Amino acid sequence: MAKDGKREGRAGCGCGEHLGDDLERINNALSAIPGDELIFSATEIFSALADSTRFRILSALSVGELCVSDLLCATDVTQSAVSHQLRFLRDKKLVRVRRDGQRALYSLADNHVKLLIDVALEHAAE
Amino acid sequence: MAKDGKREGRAGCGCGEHLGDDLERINNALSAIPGDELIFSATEIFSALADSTRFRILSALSVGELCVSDLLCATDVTQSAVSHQLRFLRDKKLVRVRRDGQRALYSLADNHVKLLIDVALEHAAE
DNA sequence: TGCATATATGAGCAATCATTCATATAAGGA
DNA sequence: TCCTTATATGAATGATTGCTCATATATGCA
Repeated sequence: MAKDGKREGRAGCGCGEHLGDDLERINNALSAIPGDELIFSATEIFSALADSTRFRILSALSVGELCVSDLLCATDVTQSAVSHQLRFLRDKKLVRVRRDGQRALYSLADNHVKLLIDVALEHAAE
Repeated sequence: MAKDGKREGRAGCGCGEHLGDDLERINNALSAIPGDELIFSATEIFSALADSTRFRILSALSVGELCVSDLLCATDVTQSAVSHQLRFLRDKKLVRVRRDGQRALYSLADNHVKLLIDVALEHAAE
């Protein structure tokens, strides 16, 4: 089976023995599943938002540019932990940094992040 | 410091010694951070979407109701793994099940999931 | 009842992760 | 140059996680 890209319906997978119009339903569902690279990117951004410390950081940054000390106030962990998470977010290109004297000023690099946060909060509010 | 609910700006946190209008900026950022329960719910749904197996399952279900064997085709792991992940998603109330003979038919329990997937894919497409 | 298909679950394990501690680098002011 | 504030990083660690294997339950059919 091709490890990259889309799968090709029943022909390509080793699943059970249901027949007939199951094939159509399955192919229909499979066509809704993105390719591996897209899945990787999507799950990556969800991972970034799946931790409460990073979620706080990204929520705070959704208002505007902040320095590390500011973000420290937004979390309940050490400065070291905040810096580690900021590096994580930087590596994933979700935040940007610029230097201003002693301060490192962080901001969101992607407007989708704020949108995702809003949708999730709507869900959380039931 | 209050462990639950919102923090109260500089007064409540042990961060550094910046002064003046930093206070306003910080309080502004803090007010954008949801309370702990909301953060928990939000990061929970992001966790669900942060794994490629679960992402495939949820993407496939976004088209319509599917049985476990169908979902097995949508992933590249064993039936056991799919069942475990479905239990995970059931516990988090993101999918529903109903029995139909031997089959267990799963469907999305929340329309926000599809929306989140779409936004993430838009992001992934740069 | 016996057998096949479909799904669920428990145990165990390797891998990943978020954190802290200690320390390093960077920049400004005396 | 020395000191202070601000930020970054490496190592170590406890906790979580996603998987497989083996097995259990459930439903339908002969």
